[in-house]
Amino acid sequence: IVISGPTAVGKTAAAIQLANYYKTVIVSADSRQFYREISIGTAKPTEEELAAVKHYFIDSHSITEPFTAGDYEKQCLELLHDLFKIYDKVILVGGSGLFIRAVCEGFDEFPDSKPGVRDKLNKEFEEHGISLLQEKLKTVDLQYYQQVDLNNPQRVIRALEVFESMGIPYSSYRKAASNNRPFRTLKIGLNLPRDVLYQRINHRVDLMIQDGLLDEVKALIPYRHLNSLNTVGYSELFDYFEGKADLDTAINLIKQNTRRFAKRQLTWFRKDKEIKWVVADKNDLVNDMISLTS
RNA sequence: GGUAUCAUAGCUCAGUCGGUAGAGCAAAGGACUGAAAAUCCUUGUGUCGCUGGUUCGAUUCCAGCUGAUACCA
Repeated sequence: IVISGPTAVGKTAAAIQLANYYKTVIVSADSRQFYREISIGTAKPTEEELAAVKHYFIDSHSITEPFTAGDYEKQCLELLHDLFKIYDKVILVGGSGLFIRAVCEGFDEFPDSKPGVRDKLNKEFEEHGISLLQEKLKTVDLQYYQQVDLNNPQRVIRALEVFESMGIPYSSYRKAASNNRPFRTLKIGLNLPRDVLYQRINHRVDLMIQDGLLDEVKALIPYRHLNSLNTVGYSELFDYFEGKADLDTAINLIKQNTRRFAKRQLTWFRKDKEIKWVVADKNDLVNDMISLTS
């Protein structure tokens, strides 16, 4: 059972209710909550919630170890393999469309890229801009060149990274093959009217500040360059601690960036026609979810 | 109370020598196969304060009103 939806919609609580009903466990499909060093800003389940239902992929990794969506796919499938020996149903909750896709449909097989290649490409990008990389991609992988968003450095760099690691074009790995999974998935999407959702986001950011987000971020300043900390709620406060913005501005920016994030999540999930949508603040939400999943 | 300036998009403002208007930000929509809470693309939403006057035509010129700001009393 997959539970998805935008941030702050109430996925955590809903998942716990459903897990209790089915006497099963929860696997997180969140791209940040598995980092043990960041908790307040990622709105992890509380200690009580974690005690009530066994959660996986919470606090399971460190911000200092690289961990990609592909790694997540592999580790999560292994975990599910074991869990399905014990449980009939398992609940996968998260706001990351890519991570949920990684588990439900999977990625094509890509080779591990050579260390250092991406750093080299990032440096080239900084020094020469995107056009050089675009030209490189054109000569090396015309097919993907015609498909990609050429203005998006991350996409272009990834394709070049794969090519330069293996000498084989990125596009030749992209089969969009449907991977067979040894389980069936039922997808539930939680949603709320936009203005209600935005109010909840704003309110939750205030609560995070009350709960000590500032201290959490302050302690992470030495690690601020890590990709895992390029995260809403952290970047803005790093800027505050560096004196680039005052606290009020930083907090308002966190709210704004969180709202934009929620919007992007909705764009992703709306495309997935398997998702059955449920209004997240109904009293009998559990019953709705049960009737959709039993 | 008097004088001056201002009033245009959700916000900050530009502009029209009279032919019903456009930037930034905000917002909305979208893309996305190992950075994904990342990254990238697209889109102007308007009684031009109100009421009259001049004019073929007024957001633009004129008058009055309302409001804001500054200065003088």
